[in-house]
Amino acid sequence: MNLDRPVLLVEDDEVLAEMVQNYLTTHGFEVRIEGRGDRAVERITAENPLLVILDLGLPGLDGFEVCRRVRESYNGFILVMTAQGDEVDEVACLEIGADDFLAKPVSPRVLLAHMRALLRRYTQTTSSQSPISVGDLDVNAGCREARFKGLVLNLTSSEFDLLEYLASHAGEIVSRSQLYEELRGVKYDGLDRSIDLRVSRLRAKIEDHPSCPKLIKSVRGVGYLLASS
Amino acid sequence: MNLDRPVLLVEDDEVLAEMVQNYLTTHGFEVRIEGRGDRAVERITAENPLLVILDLGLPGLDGFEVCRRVRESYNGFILVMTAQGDEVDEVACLEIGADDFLAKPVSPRVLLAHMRALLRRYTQTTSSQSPISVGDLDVNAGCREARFKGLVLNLTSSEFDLLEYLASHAGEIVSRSQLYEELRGVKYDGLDRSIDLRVSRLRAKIEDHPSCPKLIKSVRGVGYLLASS
DNA sequence: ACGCTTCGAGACACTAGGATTCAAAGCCAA
DNA sequence: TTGGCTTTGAATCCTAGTGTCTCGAAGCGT
Repeated sequence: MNLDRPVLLVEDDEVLAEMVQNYLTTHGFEVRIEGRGDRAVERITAENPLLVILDLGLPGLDGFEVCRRVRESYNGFILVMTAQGDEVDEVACLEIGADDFLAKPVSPRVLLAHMRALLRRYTQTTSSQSPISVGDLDVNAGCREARFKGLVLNLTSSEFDLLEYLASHAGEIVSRSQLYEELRGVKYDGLDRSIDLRVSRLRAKIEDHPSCPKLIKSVRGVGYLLASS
Repeated sequence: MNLDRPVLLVEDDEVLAEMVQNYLTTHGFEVRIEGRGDRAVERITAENPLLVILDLGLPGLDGFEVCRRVRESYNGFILVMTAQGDEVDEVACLEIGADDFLAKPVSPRVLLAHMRALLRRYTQTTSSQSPISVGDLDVNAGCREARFKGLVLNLTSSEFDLLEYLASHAGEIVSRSQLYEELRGVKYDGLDRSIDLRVSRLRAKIEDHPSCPKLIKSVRGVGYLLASS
């Protein structure tokens, strides 16, 4: 989850701040600490952190005011974390632009989970899905295109879904149950053969392209496996 | 994106549900109520609400499981609101994809503030007039003009809307339900074909321009996808 | 070798989606 | 307003994708 930019922890209790910093650092964040509200405004503007964890009770300038001042120019996330949290504060903070509000004491795990929840959407939109590459096979979910030795495979929708799933589990045995759940959203009843048929059709298209050793292997009594090399 | 989409309140306590519904309705939301977990999964998939407020203790299927099941296909916001909220629940919900977590009792004002905080970024990012660029395609909402390889596409209004929506979700599979909700503001009845027709016309105009690999792909049984690369 | 199970493959039927046609609704200028 | 043009959705036909059925071949244990 390390996203280049640091997290700024604005907190005047040094012991707490260092504890949080340690915890987040072990989970892949770069955490910088700032104890004063007025300095925090400057640093947020200057350093443009990924996310700000903001205490309300601060020397220099209170957290509420910090939030209000930076919100217009700062586009990252602001997570307010405070002891003096009554309902009015909470609503006010959120309304002036905080993205989340946690009342102290906050367990580090909970804080981390909230941070990840905020950042999740951010990373979703900015990091495009990475194409899967297995041996001579490339599967690109973003454009629903699969290639074998560089040549585009003209797959149907269900064939692509199957190949994508197998490729994302290359080298693993994938059970029929898994395939039914994943591709058709139903439980495997032990009798249905439609997945077998898909595999058969998919194989035909891949092996259409010449000189291809068996890429998709059957595992009798279990399911299938896409050879990982 | 369309902010007129409803909010789905998944809560089995009818008195509480109606109270929340009333409060949110007076603040401009359309709120639908669902009391059962299993039905909630279906409705979220079918109705594609803007935001889901999800109780954990539900008949049929618990809220945790509801969240897990819809998260992959549902792109809106999930706000978990529960009485049985210990730290483990909170972390678990956020990790499987909830966007926020509130422990009951929740004041309506606080709930509303959290909802707005979630939706704020959503409206910022999606209604921004910044032009979208995907591969050889440029879609400029500000002047309602789309270009392919630099050449202006002479699109009608509905074709542009479609392309803009697809482009803003490039690389994602967009369901027919989504398209109906978004482009026509109605629920998809499973029969209507007008969106297919729009896609067909749009494709014709894009592929008019020479040498274009299939840009808009069909995903059988689901919807369409604009290739992201 | 014999049966039993599992898998592959062909034939067929059903269905989702593409293409075409046509009519209704908007739009604009005269 | 009228008349012509464009846009849009409904109805229709048709192709291609997908699952069921069936049978035969290949594994596997006895």
